[in-house]
Amino acid sequence: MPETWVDRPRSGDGPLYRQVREALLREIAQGRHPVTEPLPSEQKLAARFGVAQGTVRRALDEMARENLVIRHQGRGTFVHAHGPDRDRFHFFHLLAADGERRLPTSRVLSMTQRRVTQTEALALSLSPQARVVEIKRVRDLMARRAILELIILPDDLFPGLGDLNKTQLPNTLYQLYQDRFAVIVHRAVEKITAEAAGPDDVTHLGLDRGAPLLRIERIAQTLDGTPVELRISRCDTTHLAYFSDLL
Amino acid sequence: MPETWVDRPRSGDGPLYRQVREALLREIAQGRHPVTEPLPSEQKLAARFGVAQGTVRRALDEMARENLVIRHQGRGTFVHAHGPDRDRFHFFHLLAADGERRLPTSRVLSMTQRRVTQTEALALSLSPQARVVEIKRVRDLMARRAILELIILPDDLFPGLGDLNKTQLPNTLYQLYQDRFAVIVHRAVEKITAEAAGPDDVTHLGLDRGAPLLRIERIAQTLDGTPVELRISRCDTTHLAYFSDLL
DNA sequence: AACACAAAGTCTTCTATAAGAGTTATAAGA
DNA sequence: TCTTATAACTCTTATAGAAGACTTTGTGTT
Repeated sequence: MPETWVDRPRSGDGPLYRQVREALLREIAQGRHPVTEPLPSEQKLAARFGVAQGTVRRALDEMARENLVIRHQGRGTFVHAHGPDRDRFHFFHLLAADGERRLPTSRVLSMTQRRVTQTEALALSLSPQARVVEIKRVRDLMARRAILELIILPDDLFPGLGDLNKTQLPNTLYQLYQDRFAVIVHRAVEKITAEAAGPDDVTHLGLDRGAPLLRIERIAQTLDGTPVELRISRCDTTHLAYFSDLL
Repeated sequence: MPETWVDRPRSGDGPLYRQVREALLREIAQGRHPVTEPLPSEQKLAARFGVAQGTVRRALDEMARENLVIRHQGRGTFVHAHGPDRDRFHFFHLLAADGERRLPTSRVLSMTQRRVTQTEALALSLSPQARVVEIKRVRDLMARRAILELIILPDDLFPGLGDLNKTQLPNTLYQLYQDRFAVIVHRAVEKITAEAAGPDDVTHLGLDRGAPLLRIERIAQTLDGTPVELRISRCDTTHLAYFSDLL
C-alpha cells in the first residue's frame, strides 16, 4: 500500500470531480492538511484517487472559487486560512459613511464562562448543559464607537480560552481561533434586524434610549457546517452601513 | 465574411478564455442575443473566435457561475433572464420569522413622474435635469404589512412607463423591465441601515412613531454596470429579517 | 574558507487544445 | 404513440507548453 488511503471517492455518487471534491473536503475538515503546507500536488492527488489530473484540477478550482482553498502558481494549493493573504473584509460587511471599507478596533469589556442559554444552544446546536465563553466588546470605526458585540463560543471547541486575560484577545478573533484552537471559520450566515437601543447600548455606544440600531446575528461555521461562533453585533448606523452585493 | 464579426478578442489581453468572456459580455450588453433564443453553440463560437471549443466552454462556465448566462444541457446557453426558471429569491433577501423564504405581495400606492432629486441623480448617475418615474408601494409578507417601498426609475430607460395605470404593475418588476423595456437587472448593491419610523411608516406599516425599522437602499444594475433602478425599502423587522450568506 | 550572485534545474499551477463517451432535449418519422 | 436521429451540453481523459516559485549548483570574489 503506497499511502494511507483513508478516503476514496465512492463509485456512483455523481461526477467524478465532485466525488474528489467531497473526499478532499472531508480530509480538510478532519484536520489533516495543516494550513502551513501545501496539499499534495495535482499529480499526486490524481494518482491517489485514481483519476486524471484534470479531474483533480476541476475539483480544486471549484474549491478555490468557494474560498476553501487558495492556489499559488508554482507553490501549491493550500487550505484557505485566515492570515495576511486573506481578504480581511470577507467577514466584515460594514461600510464607513464615506463609502470606504475600514477595519474596526476593539476593546474587550468582559470575558466570562457560563452555561449556555436555550437560544444559544439552539443556534450553536449544543446540549443544554454545555458551557460557553462569552466575550463582550466595543468596536470603534473611524475613532467612533460603533458596534457593541456579544460573542458566544462553545467551551469544548476552545479549551482554555476562558482562562485568557481579556487584554490578550486580538482584534481579529478568527485568526486566534485558527492559530490557537485549529478552528477555521469558512462561512457565516447573518440575520439582520432593526432594534431599539436598550440600556447597554446607551452606556456603551452613547446612543439615546430607543434609538434605532442594526442588529446582526451571525453564526460562523467551519468547513463541514459545524457552528463554532454566535456573534451578535449591535451597530449604530448613523455613520456606517451594512452592505451586501447581490451578484 | 461568414458572419458579422463585431468583437474579436484583442491579442495580448490576458488569458484567451477571458478575452472570449469579455467579447461575449459586450455582445450581450449590446442587446444582441435575445433572451428567448440560445447563444450560438460552443462549436460555432469557437469557430467565430478562432479558439478551441474548450476555451469557449471555460468562458461560458465562468459566466454561468456568475449568473450571467444559464446553460441547459441539450438546449443551449441563454442569457440569464428573469422568468420562471430563475431563482426568484436571488434579489429578495428577507426571511419570514419562521425561517422560510416567501415572496411578498404588493399594492401600489402611487406612480408619478417628476424631476430627479440630487441624491437620486447621484445614485443613478443621471443628469440633474433628468426625469424619473417614482413608484411607491406596500408589500405584505405572510398577510402582514411589512415593507414600504420607494422605487425610482430613469424615464429614458423606461419610456412610457409613467403612462401605465398603477394597477397594471406586476408584483415582480424585474420581469416587467425585461419584457417591456429590454432592461435586464443582473446585479444589485444594497446598503442597509436602521432608522426610526416616520409619518409615512406609521400610516402605511402601522408602526409606532420612532419605532426602529430596517432601511434597504438598493441600486440595481445591468450587465455593464449601468444603474437602472434605485429602490428604498423600509421594513418592519418584528416578523422578518434580512439575511446574508458569507461564503 | 566564506560569502554573494547568477544560472540551471525542478516542481507546481495555469492555459490551451483535442477527442471520445455519456446525457438531455427537440424534432422528424413510422 | 413510439422510435429514431440530431444537436447540444456534460464528463473524463490526455498532452503539451507557459509561467511562477523554490532549490541546487556553479562561479567568482573577498
